[in-house]
Amino acid sequence: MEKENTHFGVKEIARRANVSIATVDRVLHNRIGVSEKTKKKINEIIKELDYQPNILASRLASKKIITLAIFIPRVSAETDFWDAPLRGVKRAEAEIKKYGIHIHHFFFDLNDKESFQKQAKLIFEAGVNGVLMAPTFVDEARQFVEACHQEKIPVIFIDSNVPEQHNLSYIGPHLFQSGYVGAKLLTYRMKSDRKVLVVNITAETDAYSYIQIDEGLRSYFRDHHLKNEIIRVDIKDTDDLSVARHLTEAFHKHEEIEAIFVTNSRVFSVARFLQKSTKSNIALVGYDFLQENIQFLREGIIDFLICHQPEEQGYRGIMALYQNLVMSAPVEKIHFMPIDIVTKENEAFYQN
Amino acid sequence: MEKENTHFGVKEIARRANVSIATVDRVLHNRIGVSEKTKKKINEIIKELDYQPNILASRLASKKIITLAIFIPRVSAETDFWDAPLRGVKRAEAEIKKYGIHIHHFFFDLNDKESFQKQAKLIFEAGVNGVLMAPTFVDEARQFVEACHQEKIPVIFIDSNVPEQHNLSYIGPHLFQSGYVGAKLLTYRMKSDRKVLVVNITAETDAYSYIQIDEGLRSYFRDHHLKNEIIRVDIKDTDDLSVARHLTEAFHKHEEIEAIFVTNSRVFSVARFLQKSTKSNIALVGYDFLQENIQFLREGIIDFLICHQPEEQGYRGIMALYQNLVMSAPVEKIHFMPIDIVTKENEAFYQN
DNA sequence: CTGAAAGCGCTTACAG
DNA sequence: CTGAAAGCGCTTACAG
Repeated sequence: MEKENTHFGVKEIARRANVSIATVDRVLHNRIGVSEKTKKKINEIIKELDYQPNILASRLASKKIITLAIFIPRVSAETDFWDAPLRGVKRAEAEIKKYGIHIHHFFFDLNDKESFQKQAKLIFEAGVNGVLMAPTFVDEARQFVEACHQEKIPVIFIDSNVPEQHNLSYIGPHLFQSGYVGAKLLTYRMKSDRKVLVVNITAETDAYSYIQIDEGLRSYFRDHHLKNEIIRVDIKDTDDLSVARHLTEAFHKHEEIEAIFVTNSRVFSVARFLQKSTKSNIALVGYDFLQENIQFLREGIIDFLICHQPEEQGYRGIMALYQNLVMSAPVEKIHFMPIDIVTKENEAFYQN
Repeated sequence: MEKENTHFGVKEIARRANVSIATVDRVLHNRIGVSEKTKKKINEIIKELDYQPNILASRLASKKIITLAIFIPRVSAETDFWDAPLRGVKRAEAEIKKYGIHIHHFFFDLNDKESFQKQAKLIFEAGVNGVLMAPTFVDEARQFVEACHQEKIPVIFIDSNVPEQHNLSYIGPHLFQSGYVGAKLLTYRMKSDRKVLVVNITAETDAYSYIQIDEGLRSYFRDHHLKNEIIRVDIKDTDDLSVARHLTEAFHKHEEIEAIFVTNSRVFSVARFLQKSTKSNIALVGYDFLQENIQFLREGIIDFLICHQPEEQGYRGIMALYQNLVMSAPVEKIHFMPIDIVTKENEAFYQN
């Protein structure tokens, strides 16, 4: 069987317009040096034929390489959460690098705002064509996106969003709703009147995203007329010792704590504390499919993990930039990831 | 910036082997008409250079079109479950049809074994290059796969598996574990000693897959030393009336039923019954992200839906065939899908 | 402002 | 058993 030839190409357009294919190419890519008249004629024919460019041929012939930047926190000894998006990025890279797409990696330190700004500057100097980033430091991210926007460099956010910016897209969780789901999961093991502890372990002070999670959680309790007292503990020093100290204090003050919700992936740190202090009957819910978390999930110390497919976020982010830059494909401004519920029973088949 | 040229192509291989690129091409595709000696030499160079073919160029130059068959149940008035895999197939098709991949659709009737065999015959006569299918009728599927295997036509199963066949791959749930997860979800709302009703609504008599789900469910109760009596009802006539009749009977016989598990997507049918008979305090868990099921989930009549991303199964199945046929990429024999837990709270963001 | 020609890395008849 | 040449549908210098 042979390929049928229902699709028209540049050659046919050129023939109908009585011009050369070079001129058609110029119009196709909005390059200068074509008279308005020919341009108009060619555009009409393009529309008439519903011309679809052959990306295969285009990428094959093109000598241009497209450079993308991935700009996320460095994997640290404390948490390797950001390894997942990176895996997704690499998976995307493997698929498209033959087609002239290169990806440069830029990492910043979650505990160091300056490292973010330094890397942001480097990205700018590198002259990339698009950026996939985690807007962890909100104000700095805003500035960076604005600068990119001036240069017409598309930027996609993952993991958390900064609304009302000139970013091409956001790919990540609906944080409010994810807190809402977390609250539901918490309640499965709870008696009606005991206290709930919300633990927020992060050096970040803006903490824009944690507020949304917290609000989602509280909304659930309100919507269901649950009267449990909700206590909040903020822990700025993210090491185990500091976490243990804060938790010990909280348990001293509040005897009736029977459920803990950790607002990010550092739930393993709380699990370690619970394991050591042999507090067994406490419901524990947190975020993210990290190796350490899974271990505690298996042991029954963590009850549920909420996950937002970080690997997929990285993969989709790169692919969206690629589609947008190479094929001028439209990209939806917000793409919410599923709110996945991972338990001991289904973790084996979870696809990060 | 220009593409760098680190990758070697057929030209370089030909140069090093002192042959023409046509001969290299012959070796690359295991075509006949090359002396053992040249073949060996070329293969050595291919290995040495770690040659990676440029699929872009390959598909562009090739005149061959590849035809795939999708072979699944027809969407019926009773259930539109199979629309999801079909959407995935169409999404894959949209991505790869420009590259000479065509997909033919073959549907059979879930209540009619003969329709399966008739379509199977048609697929064979159509001379397709690969098949993505649901092996709903186990024995017939076995025969079909064997026949395809003789003709070296790769076959991929989705949704349910038939083990030990000559299929290229299975992409779908681990049914035992999915029943196990279902049991866990059931127990959230249960008092300790009441009865559990397992409802199996299907015209299919082999019911190979339902057995595995059932076993998973019972295992959970055993593993957790739960003494609840588990009653099983099989309903061959899949209409609402028949379902209502069987359930009424079950509730008469067993007063203490407080949880129902439906082994497939027809949980909406049970939900309708519960809604009408105003039995409110019964936990209900079933399968699949159908519009009707979601409605009952929102209303709180269904507590949980277990889902296996049927759309993704269709998409991946086609892409795996494509990778295998076009780039001779290896395909894993079994790919288990995640066991997703969908609730009222997270359904809005679920990606089928 | 426009066109002729070479080339991207393959595949495919065709000729020998 | 092997090779020279055309061509897939584009892009890219280069020349005018």
